[in-house]
Amino acid sequence: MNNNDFSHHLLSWYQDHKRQMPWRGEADPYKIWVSEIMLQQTRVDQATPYFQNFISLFPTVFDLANAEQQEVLKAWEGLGYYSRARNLHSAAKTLVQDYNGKLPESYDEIIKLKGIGPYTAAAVTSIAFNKPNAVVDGNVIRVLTRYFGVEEDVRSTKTKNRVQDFATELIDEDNPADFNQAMMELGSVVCKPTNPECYKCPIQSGCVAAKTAKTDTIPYKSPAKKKPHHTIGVGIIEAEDGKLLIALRPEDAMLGGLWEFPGGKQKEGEEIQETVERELAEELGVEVKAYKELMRLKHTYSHFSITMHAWMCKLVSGKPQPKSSQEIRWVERNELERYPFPKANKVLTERLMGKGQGELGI
DNA sequence: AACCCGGGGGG
DNA sequence: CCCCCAGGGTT
Repeated sequence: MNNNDFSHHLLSWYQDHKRQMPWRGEADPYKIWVSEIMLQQTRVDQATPYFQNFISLFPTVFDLANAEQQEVLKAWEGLGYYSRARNLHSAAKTLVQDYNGKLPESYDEIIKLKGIGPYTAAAVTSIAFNKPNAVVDGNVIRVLTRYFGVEEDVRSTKTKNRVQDFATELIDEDNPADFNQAMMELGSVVCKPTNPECYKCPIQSGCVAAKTAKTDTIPYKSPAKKKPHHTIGVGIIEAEDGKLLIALRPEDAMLGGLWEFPGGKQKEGEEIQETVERELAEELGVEVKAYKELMRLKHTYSHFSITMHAWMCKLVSGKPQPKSSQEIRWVERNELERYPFPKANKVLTERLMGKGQGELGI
C-alpha cells in the first residue's frame, strides 16, 4: 500500500465513521486549542462536558485572559493535571498581550506558548490552519507501530521519533486536518489497545502486526514502576461560629492553586490522630485537638496512592498562619462549593455539605 | 532520559 | 487489579 492508498482508505473510512464531538467542525482556533489541551491524557467522553462548560464560561481568549485563576481552576475541577489549566490561562494572557488575541499559525511559533508541546502544536496548526504537521499521540503510536511492525519500547524517545517520522511521511498534505483526526479516531475505535477490530480497519492490508498476528505484543511498553502508597491524615478545624479552615496550595506544587484541608503523611509508630495534630502544628503553627474521625477514603494519583483519614478538629491554642500554603480562609460549609478542590478533598467537602453518599464512611 | 503531574473508565 | 487515555514541563 503506497502513501496515497493509505491516505485514501483512511480518509474514506473517517468520513463514514467519525464520531460527533463538540469541537469537531469548529472553525474557531481558540476552541480547537482549548479542546486539545483538555484532551491531553483525557478521554473524549470525560472531556466533553468540561469543554461545553468551559466555552460557555470563557467564549473567547479575551474572556479567558481576563478571568481569575480561581474561576479557571473551578472550571477544571475534577479533570486533573491542573497545570494544564494554569498554563492555558497563562498562554491566553500572552496571546492577548503579544499576539492581538490570535493564535500563531506556525508550529515553531505556537509551540512557544505555555502548555503547547509537539502534539498540541501539530494538532492545532493542522486542524485550525490546515498546516501539514503530523500529530503523534497514544493512538497514533499504536496504529503506526502495528502498521510498520515496530517492536521496540514505545516509552523510548527513539521509538517516538521513529513514529513521528512515519507520520510525517504519511500525512496527506491536501487534508492534514482530517488525516490527523482520522489517525486518532482509528486508534481510538478500531486499533484499540486490547482486542483491536482489524476486520474493520481500512489499512489492514498493509499492517504488519495484523498479518503476523502481533497485535497483542505491539506496541511493546516496558513495565511501569509500582506506585507507592501513603497514609494521610487531614484536619478539618471547625471554629465556634461553625466556619471551617481551608488552605490554598502553593502555585508551583502538585495540585497548585487548588484548596484543601491541611494535613500530611503519617510517620512510623504514629497514631493517625497524632499525624493530624502534628501536621496542623507544622502547617498552621497552632495546637489542635483531633477529636472525631469524619471519614476515610482511598484515592489514586498519577504516581502514588493514598488512604486519607479526615478528622474533625478543635483549635486549642494559637492563630492559624499560612506557613505552607499561599493563603488560609475560614468558610461556611455551604460556601465550600465555590472553591476548586482536588478530587479527594472534594469528597470531603461534599460530606461536610451533607451531600456525601456515605459509602466510604467509617 | 527520567521523572513528575489527576482522574476516570474498561478489561 | 491493571492498563490506558488527542502530553507537557522540569531536571
